[in-house]
Amino acid sequence: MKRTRLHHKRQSNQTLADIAKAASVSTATVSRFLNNPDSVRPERAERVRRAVAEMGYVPNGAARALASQRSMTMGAVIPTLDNAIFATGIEAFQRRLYESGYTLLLASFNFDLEEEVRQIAALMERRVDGMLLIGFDHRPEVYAKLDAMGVPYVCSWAFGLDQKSPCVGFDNRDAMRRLTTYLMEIGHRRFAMLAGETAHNDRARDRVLGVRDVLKSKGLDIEADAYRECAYSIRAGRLAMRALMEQSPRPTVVMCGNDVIAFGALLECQSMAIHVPGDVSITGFDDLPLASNLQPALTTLRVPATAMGLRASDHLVSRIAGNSVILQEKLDVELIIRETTAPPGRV
Amino acid sequence: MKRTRLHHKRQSNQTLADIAKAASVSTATVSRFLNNPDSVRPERAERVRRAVAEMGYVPNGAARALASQRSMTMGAVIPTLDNAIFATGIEAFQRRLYESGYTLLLASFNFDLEEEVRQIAALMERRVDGMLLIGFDHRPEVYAKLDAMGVPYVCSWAFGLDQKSPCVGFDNRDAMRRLTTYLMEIGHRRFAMLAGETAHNDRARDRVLGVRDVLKSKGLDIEADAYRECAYSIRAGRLAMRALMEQSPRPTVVMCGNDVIAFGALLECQSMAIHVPGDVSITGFDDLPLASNLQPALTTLRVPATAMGLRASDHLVSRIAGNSVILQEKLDVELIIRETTAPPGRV
DNA sequence: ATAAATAATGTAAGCGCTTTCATATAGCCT
DNA sequence: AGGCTATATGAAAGCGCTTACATTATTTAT
Repeated sequence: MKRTRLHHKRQSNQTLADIAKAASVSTATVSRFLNNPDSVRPERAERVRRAVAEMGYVPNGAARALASQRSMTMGAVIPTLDNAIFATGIEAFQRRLYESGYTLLLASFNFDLEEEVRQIAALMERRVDGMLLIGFDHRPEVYAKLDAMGVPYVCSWAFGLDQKSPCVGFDNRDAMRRLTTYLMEIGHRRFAMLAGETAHNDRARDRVLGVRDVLKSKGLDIEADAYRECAYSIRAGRLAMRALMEQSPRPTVVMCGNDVIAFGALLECQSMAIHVPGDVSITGFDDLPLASNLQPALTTLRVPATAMGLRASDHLVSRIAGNSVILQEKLDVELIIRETTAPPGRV
Repeated sequence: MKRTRLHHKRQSNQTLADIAKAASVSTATVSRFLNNPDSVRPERAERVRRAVAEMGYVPNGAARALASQRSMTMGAVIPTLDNAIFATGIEAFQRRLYESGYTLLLASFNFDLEEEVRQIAALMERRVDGMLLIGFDHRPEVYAKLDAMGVPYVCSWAFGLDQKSPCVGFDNRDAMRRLTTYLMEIGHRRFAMLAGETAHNDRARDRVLGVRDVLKSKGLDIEADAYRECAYSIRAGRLAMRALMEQSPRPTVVMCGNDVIAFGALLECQSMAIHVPGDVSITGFDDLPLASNLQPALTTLRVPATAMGLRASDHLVSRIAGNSVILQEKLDVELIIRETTAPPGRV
């Protein structure tokens, strides 16, 4: 490996003025051509077009942003990219932003809300035109700053009419209610839950609430030692599942905070020789690609990650353009019943 | 859902001049305080600090970038975020960038090199100070433009001393050589491969070459119908594996282009009642979290995704700072032997 | 103390665009 | 053709910072 001092010279780039001179027009005309080609007459437009092409002109976004007061960038601040479902959502968000002429500024905060405050501050300095957040749980100063700076934002991955924030998401609580209802209908009564960590995470919390809503309506609940929280990782899921299954009586169904935890739970059952769904049913949340491929295939809730990314982009772009938008947009979560759930006690 | 026209007023934000006036100093002093606090005397620094805090001042990055000719943003253009290994690398890249004061501009191009050209162009307009690319396969105009604009870039996920581009990556070919060597040592002779799509993808190509290097050195090769390319998805892996195993004679080992394909292959074996590794051995590439958790656990190559993200960030930041850097940095790939490989013919 | 050297500060000129406003040109109607 | 309107164009003023340079304040050395 060679070690070299590479003097990287920031080339003396072409500017608008250079193009203007080369095309014998004013800078205003070049600017107009670039932003709205039809507003300049064909003959001169052609001159400008050629000058731009020949000189390899690349507009300076900083100058543009400063003069126009719009950076044409959009920020997204997410917990982590290591969770495939966020990655999928962001992927779609970015793609759609690009189609609208925007570029994505991305930051993650690893579920640490203080870190999120800092990451958001960094994006605000870069003068993003809009911001995508995950969920509603954010430090008050986040909302304060966003409002003070007049940066439009939208919360995703969650939905709540009681929330004052614009959002494009789904109802975590209701989704879990539906899944729980289904489980009760097929006969389950002894529920356990391997929830995601609920501190500073409204999505995880809502999922737990959804389960409890239904159970309580039937006079049931999740027993204290049948409730565990764990990180969204296979390993955490395995460990928690093991601890859970070493108790007795065992639950007849274990509802997991997401598919990754459920995957871990399923693996642990296999290594403990616990039959799924014969001995215990397992459910997930997200419907990652692996869910349908597991053996047995995972019963779960399909989160509209891609649709959410697209809609969130449209929402922000529309608002910036001054168009009317649905301020609280709800997307559907689909209940996907597969093979990890069955009536209890069956073999 | 209520539909509302939300007039988002870009607040009249505080400027440097406002702070300067409030603190009774010049704008130059405020600027210095912000960029290098020690260069202004304590007593006035304090005045400025207070004004900034009280007035909730947020510097305007566009103005800053224009005046200083540095945007403090770094671009990354990747094939897709849907592949967990890229997500992991980008996660680390962003974290380290942030620590160095940079913000990440992210774009993906879905393995379409023309799309990559466009995405890169968009980032260049935003005047990123540096750029992270994946692999060496890029349209010539990408390199041309990058050089013309003097934007430092670094290719990751690959390494080659024969390449002229700066890189921080690992040697895909050599990694596969080692894995293949191991497989030959335990007795395999009939190799099959489920490669990633090699068109416009030097990493996928190098992996295939690595396998062939070793086989050819022993007078062997992958038979034409024992070689298939597929997308990096579970489903594609399953389909390809099925087609492969319906032939005879069956290979004794199937080397996959990455863990996701291998996962698909493994699942397909399970549904075809083919025993792994008894009937056939399977290998992956990446060592995703699921690799170690599969049943049987997957033999694979551990890609240093996080380390690569961190090092790539350091590389770019150093170069921009004018420091000397290792222009071609090679990271190690670890051979992880688990349970999906065994000598052939054993049960 | 005083001069010389050093450090801190202010002044003002940009950075490369967009956009208002005034002016020039083209298109239209009679 | 001539006048009127609609449309293109150019000149120039910023957008909010950084930074070279000139100036002033503070140290340090003598």
